[in-house]
Amino acid sequence: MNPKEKRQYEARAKVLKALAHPTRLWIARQLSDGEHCVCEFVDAVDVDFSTISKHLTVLKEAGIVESEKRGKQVFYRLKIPCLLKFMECVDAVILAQIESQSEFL
Amino acid sequence: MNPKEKRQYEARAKVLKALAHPTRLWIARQLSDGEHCVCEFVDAVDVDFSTISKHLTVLKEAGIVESEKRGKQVFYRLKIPCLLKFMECVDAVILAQIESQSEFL
DNA sequence: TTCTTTTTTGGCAAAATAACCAAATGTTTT
DNA sequence: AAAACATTTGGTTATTTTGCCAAAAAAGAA
Repeated sequence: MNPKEKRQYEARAKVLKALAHPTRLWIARQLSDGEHCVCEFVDAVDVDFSTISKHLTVLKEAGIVESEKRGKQVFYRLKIPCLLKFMECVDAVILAQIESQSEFL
Repeated sequence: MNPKEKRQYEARAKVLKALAHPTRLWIARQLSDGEHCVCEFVDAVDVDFSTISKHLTVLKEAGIVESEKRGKQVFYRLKIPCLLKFMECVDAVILAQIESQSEFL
């Protein structure tokens, strides 16, 4: 792994890390149906609003979402159209894992 | 987020977490070209062999790779055919991020 | 202006992760 | 059987991540 390759994989890992959290992945999934304001996530998930805000910052810094303030609310939008396909791959891993485990029955 | 949904997103996050590390992602990418033995990774990456081994364990427990011992060597194979597509999505995020940054020039 | 609402920021403690070294395991070679 | 090789496991330490609380910011309403 040469230095350029290394930087490349570090950048990729950063994006994946941003999505590698249950709450953040859920948020991203919600956004794939269209924009939402922060308050909607706070209502739906049982964590402190400051925690939601920090998760959104992580997603934003990774380039996964973008935000826009309108009035007192902040709305977030997904920047990546490939998220659903992306998640299908993740689900395929989980399904394969379950299947290979049940082979032992 | 109900309990079932929560477990689902936790499972997905676990898979993503496994891939969200430069070295592990690189290993997975190498395996998409076919199986490799641990020693090949040890030679190519500048970290302790025990570190490589632990990374491989993480990938295995997440259901991303499988291993087979032949002689004194252990060979790893990718269990997911969608990895390359998956990485294309990650690269699209990075590219979009770079583009939106250069808008400010 | 003051109060209220919505979101972000700063600080802190607990938990998880990563990398190293040393030791153990399993396999082939001598 | 002993030595050599390839990999995993255990233990330790440093770093990162997570989530809460309190406080700050920004906007609108009273």
